Amino acid sequence: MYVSVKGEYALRAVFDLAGRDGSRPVKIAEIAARQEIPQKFLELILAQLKQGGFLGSRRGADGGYFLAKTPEAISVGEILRHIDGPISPGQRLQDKARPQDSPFPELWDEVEQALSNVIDQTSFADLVARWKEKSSRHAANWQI
Amino acid sequence: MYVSVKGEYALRAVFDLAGRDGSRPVKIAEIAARQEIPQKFLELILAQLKQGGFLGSRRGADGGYFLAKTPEAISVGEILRHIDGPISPGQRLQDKARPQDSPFPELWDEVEQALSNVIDQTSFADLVARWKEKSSRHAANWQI
DNA sequence: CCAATCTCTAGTAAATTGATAGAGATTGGA
DNA sequence: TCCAATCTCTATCAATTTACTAGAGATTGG
Repeated sequence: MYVSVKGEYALRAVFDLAGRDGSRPVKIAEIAARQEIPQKFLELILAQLKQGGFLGSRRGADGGYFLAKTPEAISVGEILRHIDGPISPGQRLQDKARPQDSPFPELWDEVEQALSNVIDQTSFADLVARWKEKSSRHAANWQI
Repeated sequence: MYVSVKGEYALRAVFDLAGRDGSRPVKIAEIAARQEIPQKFLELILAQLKQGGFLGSRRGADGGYFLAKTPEAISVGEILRHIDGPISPGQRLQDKARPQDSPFPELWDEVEQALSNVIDQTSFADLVARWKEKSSRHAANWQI
């Protein structure tokens, strides 16, 4: 699976929004600072995520971005496919490898299935929950 | 998982060799013709596969390439990693995403594991076997 | 010795990646 | 009503990677 830097920025941005309460929009500059993403680049990414139906936005003073769905309803796979395109080799290469007596299309199907079981089954609610879990464990360790 | 065209050519070339009896070397030109790979490009790929210990070669008249191990002992994953480099996002991106309170490294581990279960468990002997299976099923269908 | 073959080093056009720049549109509040 | 803050849109760009191509050199078998 190829994940570009842009794809990872997109995941981090959505994760950032999923971790806020969502009652009001979050500014690009805030996300950029927290997630250490070049702001101008992030602007393009957020626009693309909005166009994909994952985010909403408001302009002007007190504007910003927010999730267009609940964190439960957004999966890692959706974001990655929207930003980086096809995730497994099958779709990218199928036009070139014509001979149908080749074992590779089936292999790519297996790969696709295995990947999907991870990225399409993981929502941003899951990510936030895991991350909170981990933070609290770290805090506990600090107490000892 | 990103698989370049070069990576796919490498898989097809090894598969081609795994499907021959191995008693004598196969010429680059033969593989290129059978697998529809640009010959000069294939030369570079085969040299790289040899340098990786997967293939052996002989020069001169009646020269060519051959597997350096049995088809059972070569996995799809080995070839892909050798030609295309790291297969899952974790290794590519880890230096950039520093904050350790991020849920992504764990996710990339899951992805790596899921991918590995497919590509590192599939040998070229498996691929040849499946392909023979499929060919015979097609032949059977033609009879009816 | 010669023809067939692998080998080695360069080069290269096109696409992609990871940005940056700057002007425009909208909104909330003084 | 204005203004400041913010998102939005279009353009541009340097660096890298990808998928090749070219051509001379090294080996081998007959």
